[in-house]
Amino acid sequence: MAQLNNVTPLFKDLAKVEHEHNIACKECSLYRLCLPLGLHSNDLAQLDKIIKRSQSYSRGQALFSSDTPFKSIFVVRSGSFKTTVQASDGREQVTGFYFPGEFIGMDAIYEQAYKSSAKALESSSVCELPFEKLQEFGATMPQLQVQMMSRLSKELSGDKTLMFLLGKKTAEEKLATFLLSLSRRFQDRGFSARDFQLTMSRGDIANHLGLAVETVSRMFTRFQDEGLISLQGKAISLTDQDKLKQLCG
Amino acid sequence: MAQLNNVTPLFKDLAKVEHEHNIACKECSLYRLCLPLGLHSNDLAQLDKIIKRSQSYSRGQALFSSDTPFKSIFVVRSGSFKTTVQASDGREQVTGFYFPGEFIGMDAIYEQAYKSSAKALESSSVCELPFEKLQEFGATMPQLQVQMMSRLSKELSGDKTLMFLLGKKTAEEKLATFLLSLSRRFQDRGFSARDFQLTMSRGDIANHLGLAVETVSRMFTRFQDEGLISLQGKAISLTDQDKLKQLCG
DNA sequence: AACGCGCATTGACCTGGATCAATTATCAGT
DNA sequence: ACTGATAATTGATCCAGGTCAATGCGCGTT
Repeated sequence: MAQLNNVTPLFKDLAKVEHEHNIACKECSLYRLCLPLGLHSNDLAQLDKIIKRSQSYSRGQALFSSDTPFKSIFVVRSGSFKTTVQASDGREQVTGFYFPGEFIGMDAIYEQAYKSSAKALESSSVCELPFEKLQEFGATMPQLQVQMMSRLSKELSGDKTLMFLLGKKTAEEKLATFLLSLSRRFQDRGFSARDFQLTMSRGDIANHLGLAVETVSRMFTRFQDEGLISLQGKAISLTDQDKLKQLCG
Repeated sequence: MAQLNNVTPLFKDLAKVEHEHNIACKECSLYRLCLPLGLHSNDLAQLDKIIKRSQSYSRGQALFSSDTPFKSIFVVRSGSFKTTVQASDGREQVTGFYFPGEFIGMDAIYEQAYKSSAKALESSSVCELPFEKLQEFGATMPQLQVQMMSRLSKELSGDKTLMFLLGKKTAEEKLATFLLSLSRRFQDRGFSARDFQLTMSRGDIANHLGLAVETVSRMFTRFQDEGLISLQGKAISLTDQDKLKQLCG
């Protein structure tokens, strides 16, 4: 696991990465964040063969929805996605945002059916992992199973944190927490923790945090007035991360 | 998997089950709901050996908390538990209630540390599964890994549903949904879907649903006035399940 | 450059559920 | 059976954040 200490810039050239659809796992800039971490190189080569590296999805396009038959889980390769669950009356909840190296669709394993849907927030691409094959491989690659469980557990843990946020935090705390969560994830991917793009709409943010769009908008202007952030359109800059951290509770 | 079709009463004698701490998995009344489902009998025998069948926990006693070193995941054997996450300022969120056959502690796998804590709601007992051993066994029992992933995924899926509840539902919808969720789980365990005990306090319910105790109390009295439920203390009876279902949204 | 459209902001007002406060049950321990 | 502590109910009031409405902005299209 020496790679973990060997932190290098992940995206020397984002545009280049976006077009290298058929790059092998071991050459992939996301390797450090991704499923194959810890696999032996011959196992990795096998895994490589079953991964379908998809063409890109454009803004708003669905990766899957609740009526898509379950076959695969996905890893974001470039861009970003949102997942939602919806009730029969049309209400929907944005359950998460997903960035490169993050997994989508793991909640479908149990029922062997997607009960949520996933949409691209911008021009994005994914690696598709056929679940049945993944299961087969698991029998001979215990390390792969460990990685999968670890991923599942990580998401579970994140969901508990979100439940706390939804159930107990104020609008101010929710938004501060959200911004710092994005920041941390961008940083993990070799981007700036301070300046980044909000690829999702205000509406998506509000929905995800259990707030109204207007509240998010007002809170953004307040954070700006107080010098915590600077915002133009979708570009945000966290100008006072320490104070933001204090607001999280 | 013929067992799935062979539904028999699970708890002929609850008191008896509670005291049979060392009953083997294949004799256990929870077998149908539990991890070993689908394992070959010699694998099962092996698994049996590593399971620690604990003495019982009394009301309020902690199964683990965030400072307990992570070693095991747990399956409820009898009774019930709640799990909570808490912030440094003392606020806490009840993230779930757990009944016989349900797993506790899976969100700790990723960080190899419990970030939540679990407390018994009544006199209860668990089966303790040492995680390291479970990993070892996984290498030779792919079916066990499948079961584990399936469990993790199930909880993930439930969490998404809860996020919707917390983010989008009204107090009325929250409570109706909660009661029916309990009802369904009791039914799965061979108990009445109509009459059961609320082993958790009103405070726990309120906290879990992102409400104030007073709101839960008022809603309970309203549901009673409208003839949807009948409540005395912790004993509840869902007298109009259909109408409750309509209230869920 | 003018148009159209969805997204975002801002203001005014309203309300579901929180908070505060006061009883009243429940129940565990002696 | 008594008793103190804790949990639950009920009522009165308040407010964070939702809803409604109007306007403004950015951006892709022709």
